[in-house]
Amino acid sequence: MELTRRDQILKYIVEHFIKTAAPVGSRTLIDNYQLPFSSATIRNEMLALEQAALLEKTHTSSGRVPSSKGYQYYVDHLRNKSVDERIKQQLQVILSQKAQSVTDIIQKSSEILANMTKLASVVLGPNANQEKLMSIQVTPLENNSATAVFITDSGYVENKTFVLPKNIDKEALADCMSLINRRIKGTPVSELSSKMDAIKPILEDYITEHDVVYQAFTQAFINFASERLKLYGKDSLFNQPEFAHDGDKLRKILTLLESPKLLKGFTQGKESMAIKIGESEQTEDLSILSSKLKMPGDKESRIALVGPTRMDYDRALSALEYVTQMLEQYFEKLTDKDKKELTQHEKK
Amino acid sequence: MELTRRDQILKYIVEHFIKTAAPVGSRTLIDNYQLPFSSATIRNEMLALEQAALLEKTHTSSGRVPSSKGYQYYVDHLRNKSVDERIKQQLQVILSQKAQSVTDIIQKSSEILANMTKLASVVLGPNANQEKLMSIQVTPLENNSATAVFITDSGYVENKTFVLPKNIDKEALADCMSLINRRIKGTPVSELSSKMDAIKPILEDYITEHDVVYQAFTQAFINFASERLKLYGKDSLFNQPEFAHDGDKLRKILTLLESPKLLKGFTQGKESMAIKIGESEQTEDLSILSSKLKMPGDKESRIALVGPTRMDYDRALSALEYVTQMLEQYFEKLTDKDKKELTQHEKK
DNA sequence: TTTAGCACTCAATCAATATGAATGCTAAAA
DNA sequence: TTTTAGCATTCATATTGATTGAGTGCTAAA
Repeated sequence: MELTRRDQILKYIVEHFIKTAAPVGSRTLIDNYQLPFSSATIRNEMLALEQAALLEKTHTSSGRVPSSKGYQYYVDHLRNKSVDERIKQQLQVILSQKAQSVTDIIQKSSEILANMTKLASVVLGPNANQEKLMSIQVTPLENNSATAVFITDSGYVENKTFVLPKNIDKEALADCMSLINRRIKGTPVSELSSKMDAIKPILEDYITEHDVVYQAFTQAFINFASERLKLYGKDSLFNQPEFAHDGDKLRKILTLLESPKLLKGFTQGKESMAIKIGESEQTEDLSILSSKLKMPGDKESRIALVGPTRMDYDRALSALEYVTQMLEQYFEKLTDKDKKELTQHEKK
Repeated sequence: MELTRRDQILKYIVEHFIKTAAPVGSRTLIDNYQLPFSSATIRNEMLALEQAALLEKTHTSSGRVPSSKGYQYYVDHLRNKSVDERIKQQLQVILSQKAQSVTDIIQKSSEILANMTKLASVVLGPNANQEKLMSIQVTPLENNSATAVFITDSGYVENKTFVLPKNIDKEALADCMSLINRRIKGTPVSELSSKMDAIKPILEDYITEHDVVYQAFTQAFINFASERLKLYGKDSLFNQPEFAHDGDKLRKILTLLESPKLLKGFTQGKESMAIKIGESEQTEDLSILSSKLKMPGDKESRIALVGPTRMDYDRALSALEYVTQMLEQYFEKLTDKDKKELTQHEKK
């Protein structure tokens, strides 16, 4: 489908601005893209685009800059959809390796995304209510202490070291733990805190100074419930020209990236692809692309790319879409195969 | 002991510069500290100090700024040694809580340090060759995978999730693990990789597709050997005036803080307190104070404070010294008590 | 040894001016 | 009706020169 002249011009402006980070004027456009119109015509179109709030001027006689709405329009209607071959290749390499855990695969993919887009990449683990506790183990250490290790069904590990009550009976401890394990195995992580009521009496039965263990567990469960997110490629943001000279902006974005809660809020969304372009006060000049990712076991996580509003949306979105799509395909095949093996086994 | 006039003047200059971040002139000095000399006298002294390379000028007619050497001299001979009462109090609160693990205590102390000094605080875990492996556990998960959890004697936990070989015999796996456990329990973490030779035949005996497990272990051991360091108060550095407007400097320091290897290098030292003031190219304009910390079980770690060369050395050093000293005292009492209890137990 | 005094330096600030990249608008050409 | 040439206009940016003021170094007198 052919673009209207107006859209074509907007497209050029956005793409040129993304490359140069400098306001784009009518002349520049003609020079760079050999448009078959005069600069005056372009100016007329630009005026119209500005009136439609898709472009902005930094001052009366400056060139135009895309507005948030302009970027949005570009993303929705104008962008190219071409996936960098190198991303395809790199992802292929990752996915062809055998016996990797789901977390490993997601992590490596996220690193590729960060590298190839020069943006920060965020992985939000599955929701706390989607993950179930698989096992609790308490390992006594040498100097009167012990480490409790908690594992979820997706292989996430939380641990807490605490001082053991004096002269504790290690057998009693082990018995107690296997009892607790049987009791709360399979509990969603988000409900663990409330299950402490059920655990307490067991601890009281087996351990004299039970409150130490109780506290350690409570603490671990709180950590469990907090957001699990991983960040990659933070540093590539430093090199974006918009942040290089503006310490304040850099500080803003770093504060955002350091705060799991904020990030979580901005990356959330029901849509399979959520695109936020400089929307709130905290994300001024920032865009967040966040894609849903269906994981094995009916779990869901999100992969997000964070960068300046002036980012290469074409590249970033295409890459993100491609990667999540490929991962979901991979995961589906994985579970299909599992099921088949399972039924084959049953037949025997 | 009385300071010489020259030292006194240097002291004032350093302290004034630390407060204001602006070059200090002879006039300013007189006005702020009611010195019983004329500005000309001060100027003469300043000239001498400059010739001794303790002070610098930013340009011909500017006030003076301490050089690295000047800071060093200040730290060595001139600084006050006063510990902020609030730090004492806060640390007291931490240390009075029962049943906390050593790691928790160090972590919390480090947070206090970062908060009170407005610097970044780094904790380097004990050396890989000081830590010994306590236990390996493999927990099968639901979807054909398993998580291996590795615990050291100081309660550090490493984990690795991998895909289980098909139709693996869980009993065999458990037997195999308990054998491996008996074999390598107590091995220093740094030697684990080389112990893989000893583990391999055991795996081969029990598990058909052993290479998956083998790889997971190897990977975990590599992670084990890498530096374990924790960072606190990164963000307070953003608010330092020297970094606010200079994006480049900010980038530099952040890159340093993101790179464990670099940080490790700069915080190391044989001395119980290592002070590096803007020494290398990578740490230009940065100072690193790093203090040795003896932990229970003959282990050693370091706590370091990182910030701009223009930092409040008095405050930072005093705080760091105080905290490490108190922690070591606390740990000593802890192990003493343990020993006593142990012998009492034996008497019975 | 200290200080008063003075010439000198130089960053920082400000106003005046020039430059040029861009605009909007109008009237003529297509 | 659409496009374009042409022109006045706007405004950030750069340049210049003058002014200010904080600071220095040096010298001669106290």
